[in-house]
Amino acid sequence: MQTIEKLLESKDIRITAMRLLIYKFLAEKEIAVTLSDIENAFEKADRTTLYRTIKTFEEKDIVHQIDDGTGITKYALCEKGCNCDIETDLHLHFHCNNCNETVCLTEHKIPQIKVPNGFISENVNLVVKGICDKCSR
Amino acid sequence: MQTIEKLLESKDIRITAMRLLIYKFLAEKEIAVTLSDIENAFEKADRTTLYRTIKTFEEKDIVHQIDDGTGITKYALCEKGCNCDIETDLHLHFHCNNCNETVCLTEHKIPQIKVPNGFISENVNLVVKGICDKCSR
DNA sequence: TAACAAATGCACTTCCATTGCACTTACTAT
DNA sequence: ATAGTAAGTGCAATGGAAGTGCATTTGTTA
Repeated sequence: MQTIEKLLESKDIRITAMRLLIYKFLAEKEIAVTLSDIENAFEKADRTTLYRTIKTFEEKDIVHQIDDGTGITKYALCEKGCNCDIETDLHLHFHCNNCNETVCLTEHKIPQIKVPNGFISENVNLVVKGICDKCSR
Repeated sequence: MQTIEKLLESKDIRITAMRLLIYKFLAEKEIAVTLSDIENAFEKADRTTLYRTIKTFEEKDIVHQIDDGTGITKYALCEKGCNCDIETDLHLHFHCNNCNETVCLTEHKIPQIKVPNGFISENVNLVVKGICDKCSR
């Protein structure tokens, strides 16, 4: 049995052709993708299916949602080092103002952020914007 | 002449009744507001006007946009300490998961974030989510 | 294989953001 | 002061993304 199938099974997700395809698509991409990106990649499939598949993946901590400030939600596979269900383990995201791509910088952890007295921090969203390594060359 | 009028003038913004009212509304609020919030506050005025007023304020660095992850853009007045046109001077925002309000923590500067080689950081968006001081009491 | 549960596809709705155009208001130069 | 112009405002409409209801299909289990 393929690794992807094992993974899905371990997360209590039923294996379907669609889900395998979407997983592969996400795995190939090194950048975070929007729903439209997936939609364009699978023109035969219905938007709703893709939408709900991503939501399922998200619930089961297979992908995480990224809010890079473009106003459009993006998604990326959680990698080995990514425990995005655990509050304290959050990596940062980098959004390139030139090519408009967003990447996960998994190995770059977010530093401890101090908040004023009375505030309780549960979660941190950190997006750095600028020029990515491809565009800066 | 009023302070607000002086401020608008100094930023090359024409003084109109609407703009003064919107500015005052923003100044009174201590939290970031959505377009709908403003809309509800000024039911006589048209949404478009409010929208464009905010856009104007934004361009002239009178308000800054906040993306707190709710999916709806919020706006807040730039304060004295806020030079949001200057890349390096960015404060963080706190979004309360309980009351759903977002506040600017102007005095809390964002620590220097390291990015990998080849990446050029221009801008940082940092939103901490949790429970605010009002709700944690 | 029958029965049930989950996944998919289609149609529709909602909400926010944005634009075009007509009309009104404010500034500028005579 | 006033005519002319530029900018601001209001109305209507559009577009895009997110989300929902329901019928149909597919998959799982007894």
